[in-house]
Amino acid sequence: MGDKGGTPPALRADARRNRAQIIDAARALFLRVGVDVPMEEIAKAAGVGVGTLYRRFPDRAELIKAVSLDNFARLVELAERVEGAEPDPAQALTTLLRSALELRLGITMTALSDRAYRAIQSSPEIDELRDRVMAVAQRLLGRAQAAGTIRADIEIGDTMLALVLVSRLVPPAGDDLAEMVFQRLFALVVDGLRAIPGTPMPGRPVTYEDINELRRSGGLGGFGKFAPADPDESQRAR
Amino acid sequence: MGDKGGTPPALRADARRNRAQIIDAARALFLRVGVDVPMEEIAKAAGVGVGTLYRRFPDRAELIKAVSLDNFARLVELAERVEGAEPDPAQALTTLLRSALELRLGITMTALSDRAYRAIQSSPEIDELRDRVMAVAQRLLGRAQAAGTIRADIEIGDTMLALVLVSRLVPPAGDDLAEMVFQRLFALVVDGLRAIPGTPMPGRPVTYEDINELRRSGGLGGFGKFAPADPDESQRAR
Amino acid sequence: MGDKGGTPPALRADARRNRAQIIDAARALFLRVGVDVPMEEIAKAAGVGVGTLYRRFPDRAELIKAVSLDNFARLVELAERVEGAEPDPAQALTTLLRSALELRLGITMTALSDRAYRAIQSSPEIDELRDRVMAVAQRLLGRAQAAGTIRADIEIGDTMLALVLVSRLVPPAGDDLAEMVFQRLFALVVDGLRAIPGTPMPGRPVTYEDINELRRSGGLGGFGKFAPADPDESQRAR
Amino acid sequence: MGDKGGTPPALRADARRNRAQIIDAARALFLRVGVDVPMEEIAKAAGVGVGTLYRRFPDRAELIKAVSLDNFARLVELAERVEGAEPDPAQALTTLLRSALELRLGITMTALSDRAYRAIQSSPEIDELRDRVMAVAQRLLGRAQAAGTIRADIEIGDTMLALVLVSRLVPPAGDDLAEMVFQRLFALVVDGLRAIPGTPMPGRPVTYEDINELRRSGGLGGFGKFAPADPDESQRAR
DNA sequence: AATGAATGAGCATTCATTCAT
DNA sequence: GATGAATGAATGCTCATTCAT
Repeated sequence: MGDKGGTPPALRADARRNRAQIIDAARALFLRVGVDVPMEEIAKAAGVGVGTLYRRFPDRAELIKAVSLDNFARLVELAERVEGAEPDPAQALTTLLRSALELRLGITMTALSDRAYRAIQSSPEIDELRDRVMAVAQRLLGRAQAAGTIRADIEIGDTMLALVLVSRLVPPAGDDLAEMVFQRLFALVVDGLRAIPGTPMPGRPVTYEDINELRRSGGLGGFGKFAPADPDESQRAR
Repeated sequence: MGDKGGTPPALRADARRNRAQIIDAARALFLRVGVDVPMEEIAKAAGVGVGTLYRRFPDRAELIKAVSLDNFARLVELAERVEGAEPDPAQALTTLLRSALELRLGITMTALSDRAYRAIQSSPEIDELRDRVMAVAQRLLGRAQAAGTIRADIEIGDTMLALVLVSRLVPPAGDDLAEMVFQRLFALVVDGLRAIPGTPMPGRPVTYEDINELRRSGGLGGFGKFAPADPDESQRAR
Repeated sequence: MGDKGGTPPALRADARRNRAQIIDAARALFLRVGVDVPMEEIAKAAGVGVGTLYRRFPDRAELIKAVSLDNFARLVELAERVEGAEPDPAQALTTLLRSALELRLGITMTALSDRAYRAIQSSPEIDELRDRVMAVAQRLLGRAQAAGTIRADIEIGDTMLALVLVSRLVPPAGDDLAEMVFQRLFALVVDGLRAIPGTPMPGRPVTYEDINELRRSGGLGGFGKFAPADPDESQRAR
Repeated sequence: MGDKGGTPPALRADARRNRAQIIDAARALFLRVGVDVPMEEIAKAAGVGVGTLYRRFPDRAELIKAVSLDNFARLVELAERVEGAEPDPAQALTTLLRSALELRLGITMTALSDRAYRAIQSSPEIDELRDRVMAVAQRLLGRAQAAGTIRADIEIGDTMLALVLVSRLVPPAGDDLAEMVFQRLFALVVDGLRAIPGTPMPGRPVTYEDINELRRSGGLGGFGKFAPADPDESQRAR
């Protein structure tokens, strides 16, 4: 067989197609219904049987990972394209943030539910892609701060969390009022990022590393509900 | 005694105690685990049997309503107290927002899940309390705008949604890093509200009425997942 | 105290009133809803709390027994009155049967459900009253047969079962069509009893003793559903 | 192959087998225990898990419908066979009635419980089969009346209700006394149908349409308990 | 490899019965 | 003695996951 030993054993054409359809269906349904949407519903939306879904993704966590990976890949592509195209760093950052939201990736579910959070933990591939996106964002932020167009007392962690916040408001396509509301909130938060001089911020700038720390301690996992995690929570994880 | 009518025929002392314990347990678990926590878990946390829980609240929706009502009552109390105590309107508004969050009411779940949203719909008592809170906030906002300390191009709907956003970040007590992050994000959003001159905002100021409209059209219900509402969603409602 | 040692310790006036109200409510609801109607519903209909109901009747079986006893007492009264008043035996029997049905006692639930059946078993008081009703019926039947106005090839057991059958059709007051249908079926069955010469009947006349035998073997218990009792059924009895 | 359309997409062999087993088990248990038997018990009797049962029949009502449909199909087969084979109409009618009972279909639960009644309502397939059975019965009745072997003052509705009555007595196989009792009662009712001249019947002949009317108004639904229908009963329907 | 059937554990809810007030 | 609260077992139904076809 043409299998060159690689981890993913090179899918047959139809299998690859199925895989893609499943991911698309899952992304849409995760977004529309939630990460808890019945597997069968995802399978149906993808036009396959559950069996097929499970053959490709052994359990829900794997599916969530796959969707996330795909999402982050799109973000990487976006980030690098924006950085290359827009010379003004504040403008580039803003565009990056807005475009990231408009991709409707639920950026990228980490913030959305315990379940998604736990599923995504410990995926080096995802970590790698996220790092790449963050690197771009960090560069843009630094340049904008140097240029004096973004407030100096924040770090990329603050920025990113602001983004996660606003991501909750991304409306489904077609609702005009909700769309306007979203755009306004986005603008408002961007104004917060730009505020110079802003109100002196409490604490110290939040770094990417802080975010990872938060993630590790469960401090981010609970956004999907209200708030995170107590120890025995893990039992619920299945 | 103080019973000025009597549809709910005045609970026995122990029953009232249980009722309160259930609401407390539910509030905590809704916050920590989500509105979907198993009823049994709530009962256990309240130290009663499921039967007792169900006697008091015929179904989950009723329990959600009761918790919300209680939450809003606290908010009313807070709002009116703050308004009476702090003469500077911008300061009063900020304090109100921050304190509302620190009450950890999940302000107040409307934004959190379809289920909560649907449960709360059509509760005139809740509507009434919410209106009172909004009235205070609106007054404070207006005065602050008149005083030039809050940007003029927003309305109470914008403010409220900003609050809903940040409410997602309220951390469980005791996590210092998460607490700091939350405080910073709060400050950042407040700076957005204060930004004068801010970036010109798209659309038009979002009123309380707009929010109600959004709510009605399902445009707010879905924040708990990623995004709201397609027609057949309602089937899922039970 | 004034308790003369008798088994029923002489209830206080209000207690006696409660007892009567409960029995009335239970009779009505057993008839309208079924013997499985929630105890709480019975209590409410009787205007008492469940506690009171249970104090008077330790469990559902006792309540069923009490209702049955009351019903049979009414039947005894009826039977003896009719026998005394109507000289023509066939006419008297017919009147007895029809009146028994029109009392809407569900004559008297034995035939109605496993549960009722089991509850009533082994109640000597009920047995005694039933015996008295049967004695009257038997006398009337015998005289009518002697007079040649009821077919000779049946016995009181046949008659009684025919009655049980028709009792299923007793409609709620006020439904004219159902009432007519019931009266016709009753007439039809009476014509069957009168048929002379009828089709030769299979088997032999069914006596009261046969009925008791059937009851004992469970052969009557199942009328409430379709058919009776297999051994392990008893587990369901509670 | 024989699939001339395909809404039910042709079950796999094992699934078809399971489906049949479930229907058989349900028919038996509905008959023996009642339509309220725990679903789990049905599943166990069918040798499958509850899940399987529910996959095939989304809820109890669907299962009841399926059993009824199957039952009526058997009745149609019986009716048409009897009509074709027996030239004497009164004899044919009698045979049809007796055989229908001996099929032990609980003919066919409509008369048995509110729940069954409600489940069956609005099933055009069932209606159609029932109509076919009734058509045969009506023809036979008409011919027998023309031949003077069945009384002239009744209609098919009367006949059918008489049958429903007797159906309550169908005993479980193997109980000789109960079997004899049943046969006698059947004979007695048949004699009632044949009574010429019978006692003048009250009201007017009851047609099939009357029966449907009764059914519609709930006047038949309640036979399973004692008596039907008050308005708020419907709440109990679930 | 795809499919869809089967399984069973999980959770909501009801209600008989017991018990504190 | 009356009341209505508390309990928990029973049952309907859903859905993740496994497995036969």
